[in-house]
Amino acid sequence: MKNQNPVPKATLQRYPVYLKALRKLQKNGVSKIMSRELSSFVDIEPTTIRRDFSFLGSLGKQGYGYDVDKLIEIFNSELGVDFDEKIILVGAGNLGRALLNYNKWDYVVGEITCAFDADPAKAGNVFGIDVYTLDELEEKIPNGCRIAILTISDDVQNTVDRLIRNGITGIVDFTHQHFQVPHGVAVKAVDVVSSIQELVFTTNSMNSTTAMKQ
Amino acid sequence: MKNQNPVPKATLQRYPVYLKALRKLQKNGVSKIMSRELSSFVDIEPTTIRRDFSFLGSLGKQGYGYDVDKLIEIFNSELGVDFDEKIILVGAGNLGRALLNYNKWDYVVGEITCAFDADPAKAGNVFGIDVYTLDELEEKIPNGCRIAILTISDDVQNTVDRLIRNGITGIVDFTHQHFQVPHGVAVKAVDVVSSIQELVFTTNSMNSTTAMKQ
DNA sequence: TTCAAGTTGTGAATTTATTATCAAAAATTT
DNA sequence: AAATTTTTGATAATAAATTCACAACTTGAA
Repeated sequence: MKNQNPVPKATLQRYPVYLKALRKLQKNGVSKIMSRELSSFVDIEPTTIRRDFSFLGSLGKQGYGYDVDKLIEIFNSELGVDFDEKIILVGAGNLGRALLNYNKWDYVVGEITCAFDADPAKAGNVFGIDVYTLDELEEKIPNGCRIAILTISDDVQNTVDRLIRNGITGIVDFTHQHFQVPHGVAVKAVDVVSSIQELVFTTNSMNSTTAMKQ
Repeated sequence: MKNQNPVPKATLQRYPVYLKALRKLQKNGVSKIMSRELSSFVDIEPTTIRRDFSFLGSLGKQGYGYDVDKLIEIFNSELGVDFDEKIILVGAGNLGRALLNYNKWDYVVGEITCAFDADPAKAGNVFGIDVYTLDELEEKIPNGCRIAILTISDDVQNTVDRLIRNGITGIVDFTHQHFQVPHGVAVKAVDVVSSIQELVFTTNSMNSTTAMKQ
């Protein structure tokens, strides 16, 4: 990875969007794409796309465009999105179980390796994945595991602290609750409520600015 | 709503974070909060917090801070996060059902009014919410409904187009698939895969910049 | 081979977002 | 009641992100 100039946060947030779109293009047999074409696809300006890509090297050819396969390969290898990524699920309630069933992730990123739940009654094997009690966390957490998906609703802060003590540095947060993490740990909230709120905020503010323009 | 200066996009994305934290404070009996205190809670600079709040008026008092109840009330009323908000769910598979069960949303935002699924076998009543076949969309979609939660995996683009034709302007997207929407429609991806990717990207890039500093 | 058309990648310009600074105001202490 | 402390809200300064504009290069046609 080019460390000279660190990749901007805003760019980092767009990479998954590109990957998703590129994968769809690949599936449709598209082998080459130009920034302008991709732009209409993902609704991001061509210049922004080109700059975003340029952080990973000179991936395109002038007068030609970008090779879709190559782009996807670069994203996977340079940025460490890999099947090696071990992921655990914490909380095997309704939502947790739905995610376990869902676990193929389009074969894009590593799968959930195992799961934990405070309730011993939830332990066992769900959709082929071992579910342990939370007591067994220290014992059963896979070596080198960095990412945890959090779908619990009780004792959130304590559980988070414990996960971090056991090497977790990234949390996909499905809880509706607020918690704190030390620096160096990244949290990505995947929260229906917040999403709805943000949508409402955005659509309201879109409406009012549109109203002003008229 | 103050329309003079439109609320910045970045601010809009932080409002749900504030709301979540404020609600937790309220639950814990905290009635007053200062920007500095809130800052350590949500990991956003005090100045940023004060600026963000100031778009909604002069909500604080010098030398005192902010009233938690008042803040929450303002967020709810000024920004239209409301129980009146009608939400539909499209796709009643495993994930969709988990969301239906989950549907109380901490009593923070309107609930799912009804759901739709292409498969007639999925129709019926799930956790007290009516599930119709997708054929019945035009007939059964609630009046004034703007927000749809999308948990389908097939025929995504067509379904999205159809939702938009029926007045949907905001989509909470749980699919793993890419689709396009016209301007004026907001999409908020709530995508486990993208979230994991972003986390991996972020943690990787945090590690490499940390390494540089040493 | 040469020319025309088209596209990338990057410095420069612009816009957007964040942070520093401080006057004004509220609360608390003396 | 005056003085001190504290905290907001706004203006100014800085930083980050986006967009413009164009040289450098590629392709395909003449």
